[in-house]
Formats: sequence, structure tokens, C-alpha cells
Amino acid sequence: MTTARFESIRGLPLFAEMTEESFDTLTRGAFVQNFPPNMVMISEGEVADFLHIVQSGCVELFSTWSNRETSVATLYENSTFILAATMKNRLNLMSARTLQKSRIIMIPSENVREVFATDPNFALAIVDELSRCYRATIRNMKNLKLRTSLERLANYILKQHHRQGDLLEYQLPVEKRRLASYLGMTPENLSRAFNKLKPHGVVVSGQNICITDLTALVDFAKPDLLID
Amino acid sequence: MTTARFESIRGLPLFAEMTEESFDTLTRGAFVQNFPPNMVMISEGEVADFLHIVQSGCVELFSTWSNRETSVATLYENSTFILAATMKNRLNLMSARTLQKSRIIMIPSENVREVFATDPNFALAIVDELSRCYRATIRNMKNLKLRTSLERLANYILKQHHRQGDLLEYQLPVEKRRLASYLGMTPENLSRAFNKLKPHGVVVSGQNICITDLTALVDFAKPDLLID
DNA sequence: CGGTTCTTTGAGGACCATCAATACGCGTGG
DNA sequence: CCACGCGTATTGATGGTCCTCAAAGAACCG
Repeated sequence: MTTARFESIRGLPLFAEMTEESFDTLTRGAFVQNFPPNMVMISEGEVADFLHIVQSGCVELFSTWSNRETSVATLYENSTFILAATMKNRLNLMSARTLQKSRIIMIPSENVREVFATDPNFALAIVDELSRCYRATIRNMKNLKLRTSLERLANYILKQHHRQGDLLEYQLPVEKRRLASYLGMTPENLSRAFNKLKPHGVVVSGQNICITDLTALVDFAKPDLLID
Repeated sequence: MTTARFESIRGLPLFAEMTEESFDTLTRGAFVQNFPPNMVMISEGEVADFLHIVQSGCVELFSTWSNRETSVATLYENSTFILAATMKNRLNLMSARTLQKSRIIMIPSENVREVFATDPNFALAIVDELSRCYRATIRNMKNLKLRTSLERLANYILKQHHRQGDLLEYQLPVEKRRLASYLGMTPENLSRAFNKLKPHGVVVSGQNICITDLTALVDFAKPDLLID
């Protein structure tokens, strides 16, 4: 059974509703690849030959221009990436590197487009995923343009707080320099920003974040349904 | 013939390949509305009941947070907007206002989702449009994060130069304060930035842009296929 | 344990926002 | 036709934010 290797993704929203036949077609020629940490899997400007799915590990999407680099997103288990470029058979706009040892499932772009045309449920799932990513990017841009770096950091801390089960104390999931890049600031500035949040109820020590006054932090961050 | 009013959009990529029957279903209950200039048609946070298409005039997408506002995009004839929110039946992440007197076609979101499920060609066109908008937003974000405001302005001037048929002299299509907001800067700063571009081959007078040294401008702007 | 990378802290400067005042453009009504 | 009012655009002064550079401390890894 060639699809046995891909059972782990069968339950993902993107694949859950499609027929068995479609899933077989989709995964024909697909494969799983192991990458060591800090390996660039995809470079911007290349053709998107495969839809990628993070099976385990952690991947960073980033972009470069003129000797500058910025982190766009960090992806964990079960995230897909390069979907838009895959569907349109275009060049990747972003690069991708592993942050840890990672297993990546790679599905030929042709298969995705073929099954999209024949399986309405899969088509619907693709549109859902595309819309979700698109809207996430718009939120990201609003965050960048409407907030100061300190406000972005405060809201980031709140968002992680929720993601980690509303714990008041938790570990940052990424290196600070990558977080800085994601938030559109330098590592030096991020370090100072953490200190400036102390009066707003945040104490940082290494990777450890402790929210000492949630009300004060929320007051300052003003999290918003339409951004966060 | 109820669809007669909508013939103007029948040829758009989004609708060109669908069956006549699908087009009828889609436009059933759709209507055209005239708006005066500077009218907010859609506010962020509302449910996306209609897919919007600019038939004539000009629309600005913008967002607000905490007494701040930012311009996200300016749309002209034949542009669609609110597509992602329409497909997922979610809240709008952006507001929209007319910049000029405009005619807007409004198609009930239900119709869009219904026809999406039954007409594969329409489904494909939807995904194309979604991908295009998504990728445009990613480019936008790269532009914001990887370039200084002066570089963004230089590249904007080059892009308009191309859009207006490679003319070395042309009129800005939007007010400067909106351009400033789109580029993530203040009007005052934009004004100064225009002056700083003089050594790089740009002379500005009112709405008039004149590129006096294209080579120098390109040298400075370093336009990039994966951003612009 | 030594080397590398990441993080923090400080000093200096570039960039950008804000405030204020003036000039410009445009449409309205006198 | 001109005067006026309104919104926009420009210019200058100032202050804050953020980046750069440099160096020291901390964490990580072979």
C-alpha cells in the first residue's frame, strides 16, 4: 500500500473530505524526506514543484532582498506551505528552511492540480486553506502597519499565552533573533522591548516568559479579533 | 434578461470560463450600486455577505486600529474584493471606501459558494484569483519589511511608470496622503522622500512625476521580480 | 573545555513621527 | 472675477524610536 506512509496527513482538513481514489492519485509520486536542522529546502524564485507539508519538526518561511532577510512565518506539524505557488504553477515568493530536524511530505504540484479539478471536496478544502493563509497574511500586515514594535511584541506574548493553554508562564517557541525578524525589528531592539514590557506585566528570563499582570498586559496590547 | 446588467464582467478571468447556467445562478440576486466619492461601503468586522466587483470608479481598502488607519490597496475597474471572506463566510478584515464616484457589482456570497461547488471552471478561477491576491499581499509584506521607505517609494514610482505604458512622465493615480499610508509612512515624510529621490532621477511637481534618469532610479530601487 | 552562536547592554546616529506654520489647489458663493 | 474656506501639501523644528556598531555575557555544542 503506497499510501500507508501518508496516513498521518489523511485526517488533516485539507485531505479529510476527499475520496480514497483522489487521495491515492494525490499521493502517487509523493514522498517523505528527512531534513537536518537549518537546511534550506526551498529558495524563492524556484518553481513550486511540490506542495510541502510539515509532518514533524519545524520550518521557517523567510525572504531576502539586497542582503537583508526577514522571517515571514514559523510552521509546525501539519502545516502546509507553498500552496499558492503550487496551484498557479508559479515561482516561490519565499524560501523555507528547517529550524529543527524535520520530516516533510512532498506532493507533486501536478497531482494537486489534477485532483483539484476532479474532486470537489478537495477543491473546497484547497480554497479553505488558501483563504486561511491569505487572511493570516493580511492580519500580519495590519499588525505591522498599525502597531508599534512594542505593541506587536505585547500581542505576540498574549497570542503565545493562548496557544500554550492560557499558561501565565511558558517558553518561547523560537529563537529571539527570529522572533525579532518576524516582528520586524532587530534582536537588540527586541531585547530592550522585553524590558519595556516589565511595567506592563511581563518578566522575561532567557526563553522563559512570565506574565505577572495579565490585565495590564491586555490593557497595553489591546488585542483585536481582526488582527490576532 | 436579468444578466444583461452583468455582461460587463462576463469576460473577466473570474467569470469567463464558467457555463451560462452557472453565470445565471451566480448573478441571481446580484445588483449594481452607485456610490458617491468617499463613502465607506464595507467596514471591517462585518460579515461578508457579498462579493464586490468594481465596475467603474475606484476603491480603497484600508484598516484601522486604535485610532490609526492604514491604506492596504487601491482597486480600479474589474477588481474584485472581499473574496476570501466571502468564500469562508467570515468577517471582513478590511474596510472599503470609494475614492471617486463608483459603480459596484455585488454578488451574494451564497451564490459564489454554491456555484463554486458545481462549476469546476469557476472553482479554478476562484483559486486563481485567491492565489493572485494572496501572492500580491506577500509581495506587499516583503516590500514593507525588506525595504526602507525611500526604496519603497522608488519602486512604487517605477511600477507606476510601467503601468502607465513606460512613460517617463505621468500623473500619480492617488492622493499623496493615501500613497504615504500605503507605503507605510506619513505625508510629511513622503514629501521629503520625493526630494531625496531627486539625485536618483525623479522630479516631482504636484501630481506630476517625471523620471529624469531611469538608469539611476533603477540602480537605486533595485526592483525585483519576486517583490514588484 | 573551547569555540561558536545567541543575547544583552551601551553609545551614537539615522530615520521617522509629531507638531506647527505656511503655501498651494480647488470649489463655492459673493 | 475675486474672496473665502477647506482640505492637502510642504517645510522646519524637535523628540522619540529604531538601527548600527561594538563589546561583554550567556547558552549551546562538539
